Amino acid sequence: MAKLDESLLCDLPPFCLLERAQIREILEAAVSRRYEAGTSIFEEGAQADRFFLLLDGYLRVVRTTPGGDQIIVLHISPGQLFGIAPALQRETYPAASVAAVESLALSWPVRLWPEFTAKYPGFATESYKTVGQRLGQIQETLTEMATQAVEKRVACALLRMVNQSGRKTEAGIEIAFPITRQNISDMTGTTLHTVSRLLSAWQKAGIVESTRKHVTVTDPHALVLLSELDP
DNA sequence: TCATTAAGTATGC
DNA sequence: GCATACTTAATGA
Repeated sequence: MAKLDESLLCDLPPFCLLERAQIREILEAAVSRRYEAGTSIFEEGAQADRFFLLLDGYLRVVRTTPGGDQIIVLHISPGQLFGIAPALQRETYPAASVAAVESLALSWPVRLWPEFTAKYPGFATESYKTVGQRLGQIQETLTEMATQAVEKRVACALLRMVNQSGRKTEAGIEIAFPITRQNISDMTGTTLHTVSRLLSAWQKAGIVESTRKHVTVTDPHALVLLSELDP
């Protein structure tokens, strides 16, 4: 296993309360692995034998509907736990995780989960907090999908990505991972054509700028307006 | 209002 | 130069 530094973990919420020695223990037990863009870390429905922490890169969490459509449930950013089926009392992963870019993740066998939650202060509360946050986010998108018009759904999806992974550039705030129109349509339950038309229109209106696999929001406020009002 | 079909242009390995 | 990403128009539910 590659050498890992304690400083990798000591600033992350699940570990920030811990002593250096404890972080050392955790790292000793971890396996670190690199994933190429497009590779899946685990498949939907697979035996949940490990849980993970993303160190670098971005992941898409993908579910497949009975009809065979791919739905992008959410994205994972560096520093976040994922594949934490044990926290949900599950033995299988509820969704697949796919690397959107080359990514680096740590993982531990699930049998260590009880030990982690019992032994390390802050780990349990933090991990359950992220579970709660994700459930909330998923539920929000779900009701949004059922009730809101397509334009609002796409606007909301862009805003969520910007909030989670936006980085500032001269032009505005850019989504930090590669994102295609197809991807956005997979998040919003529409078609890539509709997404393409919306992005073109918004680009003309000066709200976004986009090149292939790349979106920058130049006028977040206008996007917020689109996502909220206008009945 | 939006999906679908279809037919095109651009881009990048 | 081929596959992939993206655009645009037309049609119809």
